[in-house]
Amino acid sequence: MAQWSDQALERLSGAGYRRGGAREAVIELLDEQPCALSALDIEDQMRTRDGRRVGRASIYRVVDELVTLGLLSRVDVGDGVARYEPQRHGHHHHLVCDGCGRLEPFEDEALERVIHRLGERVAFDVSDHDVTLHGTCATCRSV
Amino acid sequence: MAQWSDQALERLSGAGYRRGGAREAVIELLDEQPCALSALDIEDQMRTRDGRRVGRASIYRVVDELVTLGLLSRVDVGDGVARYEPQRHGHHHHLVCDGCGRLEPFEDEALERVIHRLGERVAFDVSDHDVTLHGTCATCRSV
DNA sequence: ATGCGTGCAAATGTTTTGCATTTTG
DNA sequence: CAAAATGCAAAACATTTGCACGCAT
Repeated sequence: MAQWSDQALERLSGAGYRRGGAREAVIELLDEQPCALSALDIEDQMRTRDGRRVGRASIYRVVDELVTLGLLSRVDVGDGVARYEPQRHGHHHHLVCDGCGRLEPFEDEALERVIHRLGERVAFDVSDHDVTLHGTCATCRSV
Repeated sequence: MAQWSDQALERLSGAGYRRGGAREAVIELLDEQPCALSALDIEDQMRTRDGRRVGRASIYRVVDELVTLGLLSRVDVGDGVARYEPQRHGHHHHLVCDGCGRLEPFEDEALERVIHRLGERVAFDVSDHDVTLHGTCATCRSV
């Protein structure tokens, strides 16, 4: 199966970028995630899990490049922290628990269809979209 | 016509809040806006338009109270700045131009229906939602 | 008179930038 | 070798907090 990371690295080199340690490490880590990660999450996981230290600035620079190239999508759920996740083909959206901050992905065909149709009716060239559902998760509700 | 600002002030006093200058000024300003404003936008408009100086902290405190009471909705379009707009009956969503940052509201019945149905199927108690369409506006496209 | 609301200044936390150093092609 | 990538520290942001003072009730 064609991994997102391979695709991303290929596209980067095609776009004239060189291959650097930090860049590869960030891409590899992102490819293995089930849901969006913040820059600080990325830094932590690298240090904790892989024992790799990557400068924070490099992380921000890498995610920025990837977002610009459309390989990564930036997710903002309203808590003041930007999160990033690979832009794969079937993408998902997010459920956010306003109690504990938990993030959970979901997908919905009908939603995508409606948004796609909508994008054709407006005056903008729509290239991407985000949907965030806010609420209370089962755990927080029962407290 | 029942203005949102009257409703908001009434609800605040009902909830035991007192009436203060900053609070009223923020509410009044928000009621007149066509689309979402950031805390700094609010501060600027007050100084520029009304010649009124309001402490930045007060602005943040007021919008926070209003969001908690459900009178204001917080909109986050992914540029690291929180924006706020009155929660009126029929709410809208946002089109963001990634070129110039312009924000434009839109509404769509079908979208609301799909999201409502979706909210009933998930494990969270969904209380609110945001939809953001990213793209390029007509002006930026032609450059 | 009591204590909530306000403004200021300082603290916090995230993201960006400048610059010297290392690495890549 | 030249240019790009990296790491560090400092800067730039938005937002929050602590505190003294004034105003609403």
